[in-house]
Amino acid sequence: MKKVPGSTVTRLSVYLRLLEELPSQGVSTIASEELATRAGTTAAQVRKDLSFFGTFGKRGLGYGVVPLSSALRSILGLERKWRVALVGAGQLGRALLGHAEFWRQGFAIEAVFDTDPRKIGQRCYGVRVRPAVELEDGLGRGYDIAIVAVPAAAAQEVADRLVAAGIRAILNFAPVKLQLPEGVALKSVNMAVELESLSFALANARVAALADAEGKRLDEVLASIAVAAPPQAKAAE
Amino acid sequence: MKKVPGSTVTRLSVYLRLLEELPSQGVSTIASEELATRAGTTAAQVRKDLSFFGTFGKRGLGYGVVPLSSALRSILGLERKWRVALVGAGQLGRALLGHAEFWRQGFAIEAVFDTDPRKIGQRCYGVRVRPAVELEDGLGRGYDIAIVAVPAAAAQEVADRLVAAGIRAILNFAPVKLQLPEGVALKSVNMAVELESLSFALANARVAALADAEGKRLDEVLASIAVAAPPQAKAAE
DNA sequence: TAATGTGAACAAATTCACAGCC
DNA sequence: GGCTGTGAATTTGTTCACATTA
Repeated sequence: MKKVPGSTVTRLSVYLRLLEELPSQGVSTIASEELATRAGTTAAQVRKDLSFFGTFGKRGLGYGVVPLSSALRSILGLERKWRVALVGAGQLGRALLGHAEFWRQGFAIEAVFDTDPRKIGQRCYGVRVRPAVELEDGLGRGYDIAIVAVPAAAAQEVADRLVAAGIRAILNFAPVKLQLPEGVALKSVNMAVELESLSFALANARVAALADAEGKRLDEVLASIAVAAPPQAKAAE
Repeated sequence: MKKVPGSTVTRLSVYLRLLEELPSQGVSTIASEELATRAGTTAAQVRKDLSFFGTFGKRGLGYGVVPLSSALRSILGLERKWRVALVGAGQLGRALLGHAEFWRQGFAIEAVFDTDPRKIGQRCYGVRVRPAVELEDGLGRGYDIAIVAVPAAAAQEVADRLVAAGIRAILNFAPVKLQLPEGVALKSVNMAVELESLSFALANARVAALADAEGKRLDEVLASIAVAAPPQAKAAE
């Protein structure tokens, strides 16, 4: 089997989410073209993505919504329930815990840890917050996925302890690059990075407009901006 | 100028975050190799990423931490302050509002909107929650970036209104593919998708182990799983 | 006949490797 | 001597185009 691109896996999630809306609308069959439009990609991409895993369609007809949904759930490993531990019961952690949407697919947060004495013992959405010192005992190899929602400074230590406790996949919200051993899956959500990408896009749109107005080539303008940093800025520290 | 890959922009953010830790540690110069290690990439990648925007290093020496930081801030458009509007003051919205980390770089949430009468008028971290009907008036072309933190069903309508109100960049947390006109930048954070990627990784690790144990080829095992969906599942709807 | 599944063509991104410079 | 900057080679991912089949 060819290696499956990460972007394909991401798109499969999107397809599944879209497919699950269809039965209630009375749609029982869908063509790659239609699915692609809804997912913001191309028909060829949809077919290629699926072809990594088998053949699910009927030529001349399209895909059966229900069978394809089942297949995608199977491929994505959503047929079993994954037990999830949350570390960090701050604003963000609690928001995740309460966000029912995320758990519809068989993810269940069944343990919450924090270091803050004021939070320990409290219940959040039915789950008791436990002291972080109990982390290793509390997980006891029964958990696969952990969500790290602690401050940046604490994230690496937490991750190390999670791995030691048998966790094999981490969803990291702390703005640091976690160092993990082979075989532990990692996904990161870094909102600062996303915002900065938007900032880049906006700044460049301005630059592009500027270049347009002045009749310069974009690269010249951009180059001048890139160099606009103080040349002897060392003194500025 | 060659087109800059989106992944390069993302990495520039990461480099900047890393560079900003260094001065306090007394580090004033860094080689691409070292920066790469910290960022989880390769030295060549670091150099290539930077080379899109100019030349910032000294051969034989590396990069000056402070000048490179300045250059990256300039490239990413972080020298000016961006005014940000938040739509949706639910759990997640409030968590974002309170998460000081995100705003260190010149992003300021200065307007918050919601439809829930109980939330309207309340103050969240110093910002008054305004009714969503005031969205168009309230923004009045003074805002560049909006954060969409509303339920999936409301997201597209909110996005349309934001665009009409002059917003040119959207950070979307709702699990839908927003349809936006050309020229409006979009970044999405979809936690369900990230979790499902982890699920896929875990499920495949199991499959790989299984294949190993049974002496089969991975593709055979995977294929059998992909096909494991009910063949005549149409009746199951 | 309409739409899939897929090799082949293409495009994009990453890595290599080395000339050039501090 | 050590490390950058970059074209060229390679790898990875996407799109095309068409034979195939329900």
